[in-house]
Amino acid sequence: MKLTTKGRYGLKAMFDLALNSNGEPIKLNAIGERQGISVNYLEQLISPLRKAGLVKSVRGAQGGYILAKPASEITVRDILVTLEGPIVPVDCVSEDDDENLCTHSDCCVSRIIYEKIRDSINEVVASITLQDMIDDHKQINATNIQVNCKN
Amino acid sequence: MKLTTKGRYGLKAMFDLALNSNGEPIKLNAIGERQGISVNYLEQLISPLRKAGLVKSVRGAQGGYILAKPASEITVRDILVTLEGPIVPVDCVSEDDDENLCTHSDCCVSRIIYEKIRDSINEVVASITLQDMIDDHKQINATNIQVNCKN
DNA sequence: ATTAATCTTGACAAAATTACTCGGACATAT
DNA sequence: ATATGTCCGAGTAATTTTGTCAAGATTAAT
Ligand code: FES
Ligand code: FES
Repeated sequence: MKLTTKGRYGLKAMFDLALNSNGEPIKLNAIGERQGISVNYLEQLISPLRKAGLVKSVRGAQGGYILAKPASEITVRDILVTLEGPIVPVDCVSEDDDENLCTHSDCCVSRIIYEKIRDSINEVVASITLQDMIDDHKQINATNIQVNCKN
Repeated sequence: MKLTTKGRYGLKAMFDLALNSNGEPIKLNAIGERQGISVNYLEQLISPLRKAGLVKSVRGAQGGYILAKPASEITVRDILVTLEGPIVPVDCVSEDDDENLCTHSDCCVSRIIYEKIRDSINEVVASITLQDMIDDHKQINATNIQVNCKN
């Protein structure tokens, strides 16, 4: 039941992008330095985020990335689902994916539990936006840009 | 954010044990056949469950396992924590384990999210007991013993 | 036009974790 | 004694994670 570095670093990167956005595109280099993530790895994370329509890229010199939508319209769930796939404790309760369904799913007592876990997690992460994180950050600490957090 | 087979099979096994308990000890062999889990692997799962005080073993011929407590006093959380460790999305929010704490945990916006995820999952699984699963099962299907569910 | 900066893509690989299997020791009912 | 179970630790194949790397495409600045 752990998130992988994809989800965690991706969330950090998106938060960094939201926090430092001033109209100009932000380089992966800058994000990587602030958040302690290698640019090489960031490239791998930002690509699906772009394809999911969460960020826009500006190519060429002085290029970079900007949020594709207001921070208040990007949820933590959007980011995690993009980078980790459906947020489910077992594959057979993923809504998208009928392929992993079990044969006796209609009379499975475990399934009831897994659906509850799935729903509770998804409710939490869908209720938090990048703007919420920014608000939290401003309230907690005006200067620090969370560099020494590994996750 | 997936459970491993340890947690899933362990839950199945404990449910099987609770459902089929009639005072006599139940062999891993029987559980394995009903739930489609190899006895070899089951041995590995039942061992920590015994050490955690959730089941009692009866060694020797005609031996087996019985629940150490009433089904109504064993939660899904007990089982999952025993087999998977602390239920947390990232190590730094595990209560037991101060070792994985981040250096700036006091001003980390991600942490707030991870704590919420942690709490919501733990609330769900702590609120469900083996007895609840049995009740669900009896209501859904009186005969079937969920054999073809992989999880 | 050239150059330098930056994104884009796909391949590759080391490390860690998962998901088991196996062999043998031990305990007990018959 | 023997058959039937649990108990324990080692070992291992497969998978996933966590990155690195190189070559190419695009564009701003000069
Ligand atoms: S575990 Fe998939 S439905 Fe039972
Ligand atoms: S991620 Fe561990 S506290 Fe910030």
